Amino acid sequence: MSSHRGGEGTPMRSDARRNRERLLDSAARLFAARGRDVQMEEIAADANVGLGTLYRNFASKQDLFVEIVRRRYLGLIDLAERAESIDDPAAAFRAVFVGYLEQAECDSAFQLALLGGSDLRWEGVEEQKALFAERVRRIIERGVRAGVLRGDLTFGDFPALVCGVMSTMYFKPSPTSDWRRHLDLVLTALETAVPQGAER
Amino acid sequence: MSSHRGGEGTPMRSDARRNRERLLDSAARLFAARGRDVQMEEIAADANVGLGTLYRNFASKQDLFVEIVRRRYLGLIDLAERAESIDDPAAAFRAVFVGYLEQAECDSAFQLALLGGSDLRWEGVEEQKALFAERVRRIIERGVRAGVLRGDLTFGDFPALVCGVMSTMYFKPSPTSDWRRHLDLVLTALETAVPQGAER
DNA sequence: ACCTGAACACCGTTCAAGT
DNA sequence: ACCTGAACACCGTTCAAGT
Repeated sequence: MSSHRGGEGTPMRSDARRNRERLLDSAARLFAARGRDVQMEEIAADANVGLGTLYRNFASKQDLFVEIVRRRYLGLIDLAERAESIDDPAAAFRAVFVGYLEQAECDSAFQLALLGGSDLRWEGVEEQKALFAERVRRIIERGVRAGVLRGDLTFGDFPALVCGVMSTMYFKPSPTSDWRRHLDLVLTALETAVPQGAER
Repeated sequence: MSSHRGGEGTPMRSDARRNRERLLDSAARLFAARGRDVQMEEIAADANVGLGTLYRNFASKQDLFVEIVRRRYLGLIDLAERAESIDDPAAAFRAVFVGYLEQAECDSAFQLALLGGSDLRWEGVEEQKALFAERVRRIIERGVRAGVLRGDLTFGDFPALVCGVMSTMYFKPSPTSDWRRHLDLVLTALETAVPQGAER
């Protein structure tokens, strides 16, 4: 949507591009560390640009947030690709599930975005989400066929399950690995044959 | 802490008490419906008092939040008591787990508080939390002894598990019952004997 | 074309003045 | 004692003026 993304149209002046990159780096770092209540002015100052430049690149704080999430999704797509190449179907599933959580571990902004606690709109991330979903869907279907995941598990369950475990890491006073215990419990459920008589 | 709680000291003037009650009712209703971004002025207006009265009763928006959560915990303690009186150990556990989630279902403020997304401090709710925890601990221990819950499950796991499922209901555009599917998956894990070779 | 920062708007919180 | 609402502070966002 924004004229800054992609290569279409007149290319940006090189100083403008540098400014944009610096803004994204500063914002990603500050949001990751302190969550959404970092001030726009602080981000601009950290990137050594004026407030107006920040707002020309990103129409609102929300939009800046979305762009950071979109970038992080590129990492998730990579992760899903690597997981898909693992031969053992159970290990492939674990790799994408655990890897997702590990990528979120140091980034409260990303956690917040995924938990949906902000009024984050997802326009602009749809494409990345779809690419990620496609790969994870194949991994889950393979696991189900191989009998290592419960028979009624679908990709539709994946986001909720990941968010569920992620809620354990969200904004703890100090980072812990409590979430790995939670993960262990949830994985047990997924790797268990569904009890007979389970409703659809 | 506040001179308003408990019966200690000079009792409040009856109009003052009425005002406090109305404020709590208005705030609970508005927060439940629209989450944390309801304005303090709107709450005061809804309760038919001035903004100053709101701030004399609750030193900050945060404190108002905490008091609402404290009240809701009274409902949870009731729930845990009723669940404890159920003879079947598996049914008792399900009752408290599902009941907790159902109480949270219509109240985004409560969900937010429990997910820890606010900088909510828990002073003032400790007592209620302890009463609730005591009962749930007994229910879980009974379930483990009876062999209907996985052998290494403890009360320490309970908050994370409930929050995990709750993350599925948090601030969806429209309320759904997607979370019941998530619940089903998690319950499967809890009611499964822990696989041999599980690390502590 | 792109940049800057002063100015505006909104909302949490305070406090001087009322009864 | 308790109440009120105007005033203040803070931060997201805009825009007139610069280069």
